[in-house]
Amino acid sequence: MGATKTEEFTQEQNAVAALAKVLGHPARIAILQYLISSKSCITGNLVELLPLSQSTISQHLKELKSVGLIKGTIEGTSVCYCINEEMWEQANNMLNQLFEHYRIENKCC
Amino acid sequence: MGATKTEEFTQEQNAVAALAKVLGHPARIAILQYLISSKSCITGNLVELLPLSQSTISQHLKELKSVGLIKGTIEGTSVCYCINEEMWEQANNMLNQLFEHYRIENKCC
DNA sequence: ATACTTAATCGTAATATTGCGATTAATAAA
DNA sequence: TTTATTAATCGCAATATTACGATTAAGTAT
Repeated sequence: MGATKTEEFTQEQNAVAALAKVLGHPARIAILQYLISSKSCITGNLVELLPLSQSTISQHLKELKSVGLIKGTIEGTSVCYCINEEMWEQANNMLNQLFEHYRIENKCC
Repeated sequence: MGATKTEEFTQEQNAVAALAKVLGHPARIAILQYLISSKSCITGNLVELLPLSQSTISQHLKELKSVGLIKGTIEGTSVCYCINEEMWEQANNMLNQLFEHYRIENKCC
């Protein structure tokens, strides 16, 4: 036991959950906020910005990339990361869809 | 080590991450969707609906309650769960704030 | 009081995540 | 070619999560 029973849920449920899971760490939120606020793109800036080691930050970037929220372009010896616009919008929509389905008709207890 | 370095990040970053983390499991998405769609509130219905044991479902409900997304009212021998409107709205806002801060001015790579 | 529900909690096993240092791979500079 | 620089990956340890069965607690019915 111990592993999520992914196959028992719908694709949509798994997709939203996978997205939210990646957002579920403060370092990854911080990375996204930095990517949003900085005009140009980033790489090892994050190592100076965040209180985490280079390898740990690299892993977080990998996870953000795995769900498509960011993309990295090789630029010489460093990598330029940025928000992936398409997925960013799609992620926003997926979450909004979840939230907007609740409307106050459903009064209860 | 293995524990998230919560104290190194801002309250906002931790709050968004904590919320997203709870949304990061398909069973919890399924529970929320069911709570949204059903007019009346639930309890052991979930045991029949989800492919998980009673104790596991109880744990998931506990996590949803821990961030305030749902609330449970004792109703005799069973518990009536429902969406917590205030937190629901707040959660939606928190996530939207993250997403909406990105606007296409920031062209890069 | 006794038996029956219902849901929370406990204990435990399996697996996943977080984080780090060390190593590797690849480009750039000397 | 050698030496830096940069970022990914490997290997490991600590901790967290997921899931289950068994037990507990608390209310309902008999």
